[in-house]
Parts: sequence; C-alpha cells; structure tokens
Amino acid sequence: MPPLRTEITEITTGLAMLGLGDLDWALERRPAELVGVAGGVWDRLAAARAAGEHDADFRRAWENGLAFLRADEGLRSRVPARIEWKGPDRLPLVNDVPADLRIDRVYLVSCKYLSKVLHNVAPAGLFDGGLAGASAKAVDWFGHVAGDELQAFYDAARRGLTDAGADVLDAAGRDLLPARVTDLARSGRDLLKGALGRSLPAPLDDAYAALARAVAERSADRWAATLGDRAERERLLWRLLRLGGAPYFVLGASASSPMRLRIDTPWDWQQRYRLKAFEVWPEPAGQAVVRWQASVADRDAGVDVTTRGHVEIRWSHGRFSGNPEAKVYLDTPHAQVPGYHGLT
DNA sequence: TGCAATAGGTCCCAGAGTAA
DNA sequence: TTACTCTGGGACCTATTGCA
Repeated sequence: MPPLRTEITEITTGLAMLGLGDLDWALERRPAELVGVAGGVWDRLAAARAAGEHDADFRRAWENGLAFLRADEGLRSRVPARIEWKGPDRLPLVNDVPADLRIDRVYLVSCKYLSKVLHNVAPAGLFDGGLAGASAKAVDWFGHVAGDELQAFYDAARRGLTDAGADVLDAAGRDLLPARVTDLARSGRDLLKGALGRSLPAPLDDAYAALARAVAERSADRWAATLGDRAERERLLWRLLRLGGAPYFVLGASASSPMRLRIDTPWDWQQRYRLKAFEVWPEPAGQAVVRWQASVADRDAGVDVTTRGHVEIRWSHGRFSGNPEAKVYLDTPHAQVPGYHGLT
C-alpha cells in the first residue's frame, strides 16, 4: 500500500481534472472515470479528508489538477473521459516515463511533491553504466572502489566494539566480526548497524571521512572515464533528467511554490538545445558526493544555461547494512532546466 | 524439479541534526 | 527560525537458497 500522502496527491490531482467543482463532493461520488482506485483507497481518502490532517496536500493537488485541466498545453478545459491511476502497482507504461496518472490514454502525469531526487540506483549502474538500463551485477561499491579505506573503517569500528566489551559472538561462539570486511555475514552487518547509530563515535570520524573522500574521488574518476563523446554525454543528460520516449507532465510542489511542468522528449530537446559540456567532480562532504554539471546552449533564447546536481553514494539501510546506493539530485530549480517547461 | 522462504536491491519518503 | 545535510526505513520486486 503506498503512503496515504501519495494516494491523496495523486488521486486528488486526477479528481480535479474531471471538473467536478468540489473536492468533498467528488470524494463522495467516487467517479467511475477515475480508473484503478479500489474501494478501500476511497475509504482512506474520505477518512483523511474528514480528519483534516492533510488539508494542504488535498488543496495543492486539487489546484494542480485544475491548472492542468485549464492549461493550453494540458486539457484546454476539455474534461477527460478516462483517468487511470497507477496505484500501488506499476502500470505497463513506457518504462522511462515516471507517470502516476494517464489521461484519456494520451497524457502522462507524474505527481511529485517536495522531491529533488531524480534517481536512486545502484552506483555501478550510474558510474559505470551511465543509467543505460542494463543493470550491472550488484556489488558493494564502497569495497569495489575503496577497498582499503572500507577495511580501515571496518577495522576501527570492530576495534571500538571489542574495546567496549560488546558481545561479538553468536550463539555457537563464532565471531560475528571477521578480520576481513568482505567476510561479513548478515548477523555481523546487523550488529554493526545497531552499534553505529546516526552519530558516529569520534574515534571513527577520520576513517569514515577517508572512506567518503576515496569513494567520491574514485566514483567521479570512473564516471568521467565512461562519459564518452558529446552525443553520449547528451544521452546521459537526458537519462539523468528523465526525458523519456513520450512527453509527460509533472504536477507537484517545491518547498515554496506549485510545480507544474511539461517535460520534453529527447526529440523535442534536440530541436532547441545542444549540450556544450558535461562535467563531474568529487566534493568534500560528510558523505561521498559527486557533483555533476551540464552546460547547454539554448538556441531559441540565444544563451547558455547551466544545470547542476549531485550524487550521494550511501548505505541506504544503515552502515555496513547491504550494498550502497547512488541518489541523484537535481540542484537547479526544475523550471530552469532545459527541457522542463512551465505549464501554460 | 518445483515451491516456499529468505535475502538483497531499488524506489520513495521522512526525520534528526546542524549550519546559516 | 529556516534551510540543508545526512541518515534511516517501509514497501515492493527480484534473485537466491533450502527443502520436499
């Protein structure tokens, strides 16, 4: 079951597009034109509306749906006959378009609230594979690019635990923390995860900083080495920005204002823009971070524009708990990104 | 060999802590 | 007080492993 807030924003956006005039009446009516919403979901929405705990989400989503209904680039006040909600399962849509709603089997709409995250992928898929899609065999990226630094961090953590008198033996008397980090089993990972909370013990700071620095530098080096020529870099930028095979719309909100965008296809993009440079570099930070920047010529406007973002390489479920992931962020405001256009 | 259970990977989001 | 950084975790899907 998706989070309640996701259900509220996505379904309310679709409801508003049906031109029903009043949100509460629309929720009560449960229109058949909105396909894919089960009875239990309608019940949850009605309960949330009655409780008044998500008024801001209901209001923003309703306004976004109305804006799309009226927009010249949207529905031009033509009430759709059918809106399909993706729901908790993925629709069999074009897999590179992150759509939550499909309107009249034509318009694809993604509902995105307060999120700057573009991707959340395995690091090898980004730095070695350029998001090209073929999922590389999963690896522990930290060990893959910074094995010595990972081992040093592990040594420091292991030493800290044993010095503190922690119980590091399992029921059979086996050591949960082997000498080599590559030999860690699930139980040892869980032990470390529990022992190393949000705030690292001070003696581990240097080792962790060295690991983060090494991972950032070597990830950036590997990424730079696979960028290819200008055309390949341009295709990478399209994938980073989630330009897909079909145009789609993003209806949501940034921290300060509504966000209503039309997203180009690569074909649209090439009519107007040309990539001039794409660069990546490591950045000193508390965790491993790689910055990226694209310089793009806007032929219509006759200017160059810069789009910036960064990638965090991090354990997604606690330290030593599983393989790291790469979170790709967009730092440039959405409306200033080449290929993203404010809805008119 | 097929099924069930478990572990791992990815997507998405939220919250704590800290700096401005 | 606000914005940002860093971290944790739920959910779902897929791959792997164990067992009959």
